[in-house]
Amino acid sequence: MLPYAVVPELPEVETVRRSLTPHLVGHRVVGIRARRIRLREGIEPASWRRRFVGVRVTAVERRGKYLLVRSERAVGLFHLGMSGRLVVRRPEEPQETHTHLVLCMDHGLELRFVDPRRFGVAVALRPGELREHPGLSALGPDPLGEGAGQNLVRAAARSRAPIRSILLDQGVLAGLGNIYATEALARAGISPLRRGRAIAPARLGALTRAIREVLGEALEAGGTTLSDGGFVNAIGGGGYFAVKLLVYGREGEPCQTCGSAIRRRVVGGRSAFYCPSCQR
DNA sequence: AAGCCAACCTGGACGC
DNA sequence: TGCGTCCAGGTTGGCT
Repeated sequence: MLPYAVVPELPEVETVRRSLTPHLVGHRVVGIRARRIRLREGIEPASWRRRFVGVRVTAVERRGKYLLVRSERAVGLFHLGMSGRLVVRRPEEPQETHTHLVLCMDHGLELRFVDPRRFGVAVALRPGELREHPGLSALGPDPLGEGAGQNLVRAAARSRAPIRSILLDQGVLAGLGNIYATEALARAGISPLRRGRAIAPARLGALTRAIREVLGEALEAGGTTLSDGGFVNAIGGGGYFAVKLLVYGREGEPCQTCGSAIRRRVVGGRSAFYCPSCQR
């Protein structure tokens, strides 16, 4: 059961950010096409038009799995959910189904937000509204940045929850999803079922390093897919398929270290995969 | 009060 | 071939 669709986690979102930057920063939005649709946070066509037509994009930023398209007057806040994609296309290219929002840029290309499963977010805010946004304001530190290890140790020390659930808590570390959390635990030799409080700080240090390692590898792989110029798919050939998955989706297969059969358990409503002998 | 779980939604995989 | 059923994921809100 390998992932049949790439669900965007930190490396994928960061790859999208990098790929969009040259197409957006310094350019003006000249038009909006949008349909009113219920996503996790619904798209309001009028608000996108009012806030974004005519503005010049100054930056594309990432916070956890959120993307921010910034200008002086307005901020477009995106979350790709499970199936969301942001792609840059020529106007004559056919629009795929489930395209909910299109930003027409002054250079003639279009930024299209596509999200079949509609777990995503695409809202036009005033810059001042950002700090009130519940999803954004609750985010913990970036796993690749300062304070990640410290925050993980602190959160784990006071939690009886399984470590996999702690890793998926965006308030502890912002940007991990099930696949990279699962793989980082495998690399660190920690069972996803182990309670946070029952893990020694030194092992949490190893876990922090494993998280950085797996995210770094995925990021590097995603980055290489950007160098081909041309028009950018939100998520190219990189992502999960470029990172060697030790356990995710490998129930019943032999562990590459010890040969034991990989197990799958549902933890917090999500599949956790692990080697019962290498991960304790 | 922390932790668990259902709900949201669609398309792909699988079984009959 | 075609239909039905199940399942994946991120996040929130409700329940205990």
